Amino acid sequence: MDFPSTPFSSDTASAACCASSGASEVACEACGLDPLCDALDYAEPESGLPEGILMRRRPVARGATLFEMGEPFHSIFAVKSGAFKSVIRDGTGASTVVGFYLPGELIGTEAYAGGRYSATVRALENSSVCELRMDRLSQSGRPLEEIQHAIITLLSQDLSSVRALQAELIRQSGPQRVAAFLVGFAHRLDERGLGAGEFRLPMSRSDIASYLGLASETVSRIFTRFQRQGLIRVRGKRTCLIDLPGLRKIAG
Amino acid sequence: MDFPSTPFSSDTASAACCASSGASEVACEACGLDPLCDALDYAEPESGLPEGILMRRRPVARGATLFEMGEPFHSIFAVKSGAFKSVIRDGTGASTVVGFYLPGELIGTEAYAGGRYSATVRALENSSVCELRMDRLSQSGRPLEEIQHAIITLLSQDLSSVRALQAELIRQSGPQRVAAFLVGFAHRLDERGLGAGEFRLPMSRSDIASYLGLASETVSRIFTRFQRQGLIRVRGKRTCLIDLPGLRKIAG
DNA sequence: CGCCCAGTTGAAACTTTTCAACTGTGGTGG
DNA sequence: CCACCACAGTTGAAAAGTTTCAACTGGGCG
Repeated sequence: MDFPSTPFSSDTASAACCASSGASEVACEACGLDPLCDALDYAEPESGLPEGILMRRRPVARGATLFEMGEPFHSIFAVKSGAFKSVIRDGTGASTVVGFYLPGELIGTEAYAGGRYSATVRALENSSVCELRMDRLSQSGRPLEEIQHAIITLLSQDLSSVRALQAELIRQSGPQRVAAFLVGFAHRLDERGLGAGEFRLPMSRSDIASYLGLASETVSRIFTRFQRQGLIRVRGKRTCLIDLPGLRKIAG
Repeated sequence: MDFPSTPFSSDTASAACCASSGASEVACEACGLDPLCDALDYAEPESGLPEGILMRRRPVARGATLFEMGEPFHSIFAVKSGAFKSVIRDGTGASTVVGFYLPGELIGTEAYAGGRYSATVRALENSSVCELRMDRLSQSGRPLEEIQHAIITLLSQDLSSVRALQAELIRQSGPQRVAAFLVGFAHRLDERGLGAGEFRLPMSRSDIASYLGLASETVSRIFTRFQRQGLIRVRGKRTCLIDLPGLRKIAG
């Protein structure tokens, strides 16, 4: 190893880390829910918005579920701080991770039409969310047009990012998927102003493996290999992307 | 082979086939665009709807593109008859198939937010579409609220189906993917009332392979194996699912 | 301090890809 | 109408990548 000063020594880690447990919040302006919050005047007391339509900064303990798969749809959530995973359980009882949510991102949008949540969403660490009760939106007294337009924009964005992701992941090799996952993770943090150089991966290797459709051993091996190649530095859940261009090249 | 009477002999095929080139149209009531067409009175002359907002049954020749990747968003399309594929081209110039569209399904929904189409969509056979010009919708004289609600429903449905698909495909083996593809294809035809027992796969093996993230040789081998196992019967592009439960079991 | 479980590592089995040759089909022109 | 061509599709064999099973390591938590 030829990294003279490691940023991972435990006494400096907390200072260097930008997404540590429960620490950093996304700014409202960078949050996906902002267009809607804006239309609802952020539920400030003077806005005259009825109680319970927009609930901000609700804390969610590590391991707690936001909702269960199959439960009737009632709210869209935005992650304010922390992280969540979305898990489905198939007919045989096996569960797979279908997504992760980081600060600023929206949870539950795909349930709008079906009327039921299609996955169980669980907090990976102590987190907080803003909750918009869709079933009470008509009581808001606000013109529906603006709200609906905002929702259309949100859904459409989600749709296009999911489409892109699907296309990327399915046809790539293990190392490509892991590289794309890391680069994407860093990018998503960066996009919301949460610093991308070094971060904590709040999910387990098995969660990553399940999400990427690989065996957890394979993910582990790829992490090790990337580290040997000087592309990343890893210490437990703390991860630092050393050679972002290199990773991007692998991700394709 | 022990199939005494093959339904594939060329003289009976056209009678048996339910999705042959340019033949069968989806009924409006079974089409994904119907809620919107309904809100716009199907652009009937007496509806007073300005010209060019909703154009119905526009023919599209085999190989013609509906729109190119990157082009500004202007319309949502619904397939009336035929079939389309959606293709993206990455930085290196390699192109991959990211989706197929069958009668009754919507094309272009994910471009709404970004303002640009995210893929090139091309007709796989002589087809026809209905086109809804989103950029002229405000001239329709109709209340936006109803239209927006219909769009939200469409987007949300799309989102949930794409999510489900992504989860399925990525973590499955080759045979599982192909089985799921076949079952899904039959299901989509059936859903729109287009008969599912026997059909024409309008896309090439390479298109299927690209879509499923496999080599075309692998797809070919799997088709052959399924046929040997008595799960399907194949003659060129004509395909018949013999043992649907068996395929479903493989698809997981 | 030690247990427990996530994470890592190794070796063998299996799946998929790759490269290459070959076949069959549909379309075109003689 | 038939022969020929081009290309999609199929098949084979070797190489590469991934999973599986099993053993081992190390860090976090009681």
